[in-house]
Amino acid sequence: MSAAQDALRLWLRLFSTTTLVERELDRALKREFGSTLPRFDLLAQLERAPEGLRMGELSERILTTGGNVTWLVRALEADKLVTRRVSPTDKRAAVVRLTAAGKRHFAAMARAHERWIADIFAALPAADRRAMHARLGVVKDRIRSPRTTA
Amino acid sequence: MSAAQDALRLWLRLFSTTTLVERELDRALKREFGSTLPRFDLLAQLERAPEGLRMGELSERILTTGGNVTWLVRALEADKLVTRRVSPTDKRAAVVRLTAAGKRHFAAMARAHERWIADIFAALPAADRRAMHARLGVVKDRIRSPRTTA
DNA sequence: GCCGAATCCTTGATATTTGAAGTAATGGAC
DNA sequence: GTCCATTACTTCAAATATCAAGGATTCGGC
Repeated sequence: MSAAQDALRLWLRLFSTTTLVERELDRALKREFGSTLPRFDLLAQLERAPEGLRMGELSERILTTGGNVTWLVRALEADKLVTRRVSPTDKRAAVVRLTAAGKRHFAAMARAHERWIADIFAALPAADRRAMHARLGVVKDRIRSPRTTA
Repeated sequence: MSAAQDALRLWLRLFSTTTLVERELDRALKREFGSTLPRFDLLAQLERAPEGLRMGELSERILTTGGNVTWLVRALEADKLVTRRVSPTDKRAAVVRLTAAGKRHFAAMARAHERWIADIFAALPAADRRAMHARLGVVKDRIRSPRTTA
């Protein structure tokens, strides 16, 4: 098995495993909370940023395009889970924050979400989880930085 | 750090790393071949099945819904990369195969794809790649089989 | 052979995502 | 201050995805 094929197999498994978990979470969020994974992810970012985040920051953090963030935020705003206001220091920018209802909604989802994840990854011993976390970090850095195709 | 938080961190990294690789591949496929990752994945399945695959089989393998497969196959058919014909043994079923042009197109993409993947995962030593592959297998099996929420 | 349930796909309505193009505001060089 | 390149965001069309409902066919029992 060449290194290239080896890498390919790893990627295929990484991709399929992640997709399976993603679908599972998305379905569970829909079923239990009428939400979705992308919405949850966006709320999770806001939860960690009490001062709020700008659209561009959200877009970077949840790894999606600006157009998509506009769309998502509009939907969450309609549900009264977030507010959007023009930044006082930069009139081009919009600052998004969780509302009180948004915080409550997210907290409830986060508890369930954490349980689901813990349940799935309980399949791995703690040492393996940490090893995998570290190795994925290496791969992630590799993608972020430009490469030379040997 | 509790096991639950530990699992959460692993999942977040798994998700973001996979998403980054996915976007990178999708963009590269677009740029170099005017294709996309979903199309590539579908063609890859057909490549491995000289006898062709039924819509339902494709749907399972690329982890997407039946409606989406109908849509994708129609697009690829319009590009003359695949053919669809009624199964001789089951008139409900449609068998999809690569055309000669489809094989050539896929082969060209596959070479580049393999290079990109090899390049990204070269960041990890071979032993780590194999370890990760094995561990992901454990997680994947866990999702496939129903769990009890402890 | 016939019937009802299950299977295989497609359809149509929506939902989500992307990418490119457009608008408004900022900031640095003059 | 004024101009131009840059930045922040939105918009729109197209691509991709889901879900539920419907049509055709098959299959297992009778």
